[in-house]
Amino acid sequence: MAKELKDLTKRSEDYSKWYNELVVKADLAEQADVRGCMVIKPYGYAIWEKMQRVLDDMFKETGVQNAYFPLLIPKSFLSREAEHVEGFAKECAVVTHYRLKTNETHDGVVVDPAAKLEEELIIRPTSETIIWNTYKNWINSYRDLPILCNQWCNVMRWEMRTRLFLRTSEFLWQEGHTAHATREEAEERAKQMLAIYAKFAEEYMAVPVVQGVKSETERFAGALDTYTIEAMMQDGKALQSGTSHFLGQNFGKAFDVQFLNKENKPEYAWATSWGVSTRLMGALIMTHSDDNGLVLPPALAPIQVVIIPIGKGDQMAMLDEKAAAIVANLKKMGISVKYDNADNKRPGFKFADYELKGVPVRLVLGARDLEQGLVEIMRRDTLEKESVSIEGIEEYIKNLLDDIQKNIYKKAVDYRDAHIYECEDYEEFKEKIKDGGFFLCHWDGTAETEAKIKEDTQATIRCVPYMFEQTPGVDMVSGKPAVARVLIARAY
RNA sequence: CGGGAUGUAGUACAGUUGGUAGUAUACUUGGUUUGGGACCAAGGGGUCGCACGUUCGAGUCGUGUCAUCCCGACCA
Repeated sequence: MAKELKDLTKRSEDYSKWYNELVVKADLAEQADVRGCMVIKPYGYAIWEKMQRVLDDMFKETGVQNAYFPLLIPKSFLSREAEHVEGFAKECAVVTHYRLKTNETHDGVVVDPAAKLEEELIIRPTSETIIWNTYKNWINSYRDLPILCNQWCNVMRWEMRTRLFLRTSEFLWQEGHTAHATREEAEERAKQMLAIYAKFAEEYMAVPVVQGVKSETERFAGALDTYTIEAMMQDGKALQSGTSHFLGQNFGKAFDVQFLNKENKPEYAWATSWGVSTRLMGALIMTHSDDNGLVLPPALAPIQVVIIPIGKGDQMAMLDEKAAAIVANLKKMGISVKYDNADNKRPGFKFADYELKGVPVRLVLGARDLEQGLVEIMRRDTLEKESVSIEGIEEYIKNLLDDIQKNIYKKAVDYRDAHIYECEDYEEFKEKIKDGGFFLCHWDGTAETEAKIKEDTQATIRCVPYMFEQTPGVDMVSGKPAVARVLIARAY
């Protein structure tokens, strides 16, 4: 299978095909029969579950609670906030009827025209509207605030073009929605959640990100400010991996959510929303994978260590026994381990298969090596093999897992930093961006400049980054003065 | 919505001037194997996207239709 994968690994030629093949071959997900939707397979879902668990804990540490709101949103809710409806109207799935009936020839079903809904329902593309409609009932006084809710759910956006994990019609995500008594508190929360996303991306996914603020045209529909983390994929393109929005009082006003403040004066509630989706898995795959398949960071790998025995029939019982001891010890240390002694697959197949699945560490228990008290250990990130003593192997593995986590992060940082350029000249920019990368350029802040760059190069302003020292300069397109540099890249 | 292409086995694809449907892989069974994706043998699986037409005869030709993919547009 991975032989076919290797044929596709001229990544610069067709990175997206390589990516799609990898996702399918590594048994993560597949295209569903329903157009644009995906099936997440058990192995892929295990990664998502682990991400969920970690993120959920991080949210809860900041006081966020989980809740759940309806899938279906009355159409009228969506039109309350003008910009919001404009942003999402084109990609909404609409429920118009509530019943089917058998057709005249009795060999199928048709929509029952008598069951037309008076008001159509929208399958949520995001839940701001229905949640703020609910918050109206929850909020009367400044004492009711803040409300810090998160929900894990699916959403539906009828995208024109889809790609597994990166942009599917239906996807899984978490969406946090908070309500605050003051502007400052809400802005603070929006930034705080972005920082959590960045921490998660870097410490767990080992994906370095650039944090920043979106330009007005790229901003979330209905937001005053959209904060974003942008990651660089191995082909130099940017992937927006998480966003946090400061929504001002837009939704408070649209849904009439007023409270009495300490001065006994009515005031509209301040809002934030923030989310990350299964797209993070796309980021994970596209950041680390190599020509042998996935490379998963130990912190998120469903299987951290795989043990494969090799021996003749009569040696297997002894190998099973040796392995059982190691498995027990590793489990005690909180390391997830799989012992694969299936005899219907040859070792070579297993090696290739677990590499394809990105298992960070592989241990080979060979009867031959074992006579000398040795085992072969391979790390997935570098594919380096080593023979080490079976004594203390558990501690060795633990350290190796930490090392792999650090190493793949460093590798990703190095790659990204080597592909960030400062650029002052538009002609040079147009030429260089063909090869991908992040470009830090001065921007005059106008939508015209932004549009011209997009038209000429397909690249967009990803964000105004926080993390770089900013100095004023001259916009390379218009020649007008510019306050700061922005991050420009082609994006997924 | 504009431009281009493709619909044939689970998947990926051949199929010549029209003559009863093929290859690879996957699957099943048996045997030999097992330190880097095994080999041999046998077997199962198809209303050739759908409809109509031309023809003695259509996977192949014609018309229509549906679906999918790619490039644009669109897209957090």
